[in-house]
Amino acid sequence: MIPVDRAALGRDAREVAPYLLNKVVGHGAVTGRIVEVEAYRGSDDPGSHAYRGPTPRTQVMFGSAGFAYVYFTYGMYWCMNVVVGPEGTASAVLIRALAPIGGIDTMFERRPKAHKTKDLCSGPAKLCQALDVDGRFDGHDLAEDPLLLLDDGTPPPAEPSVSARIGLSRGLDLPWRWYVSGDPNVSR
DNA sequence: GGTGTGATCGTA
DNA sequence: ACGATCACACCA
Repeated sequence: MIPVDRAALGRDAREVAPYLLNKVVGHGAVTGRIVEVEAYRGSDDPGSHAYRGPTPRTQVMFGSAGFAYVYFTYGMYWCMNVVVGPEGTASAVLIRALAPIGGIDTMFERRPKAHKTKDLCSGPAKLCQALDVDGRFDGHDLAEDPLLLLDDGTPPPAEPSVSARIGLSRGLDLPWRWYVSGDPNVSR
């Protein structure tokens, strides 16, 4: 298990997003495999938080690839992105679902409303609860403990499923969501 | 199985 | 005012 190659993360978000399928996210011993992602770009993507230029909230998106952009939404939830692309393009990949691997008992403690394993990480805010990811990791280098983006040698799926992104009011025409076909942990 | 709605508050 | 969401109620 090694950190995901930083140079690979520096490519366009539409390449990096499907590349991140089957990579591993870990917070300490609590880990899961990425099974669903969405690509976001900056100035040309009306669905992106960065569309209208940098703000205090989005400043880490305008920084280097390989860092976490963690944002607060709907007054109660956190969601986690990997900053990708050439520096300054404000691109990111939203991690939308994980297949739980390690620390599943801890995930159930953090998500008491989950009844089955597939309820633990089948959504961007759910997986942040399960992994105890919140605003303290905004701007965190994902090659450093305790929150890591790892490559265990599993390749991305040869033919991931593709769809429009979820939960947006703008940018709905862009097919920038990728997921592992048939995985029970994929959201909704 | 599917659809509709309330919660809750930082951001712009 | 609205949101890169979730959980639960309700209907089928």
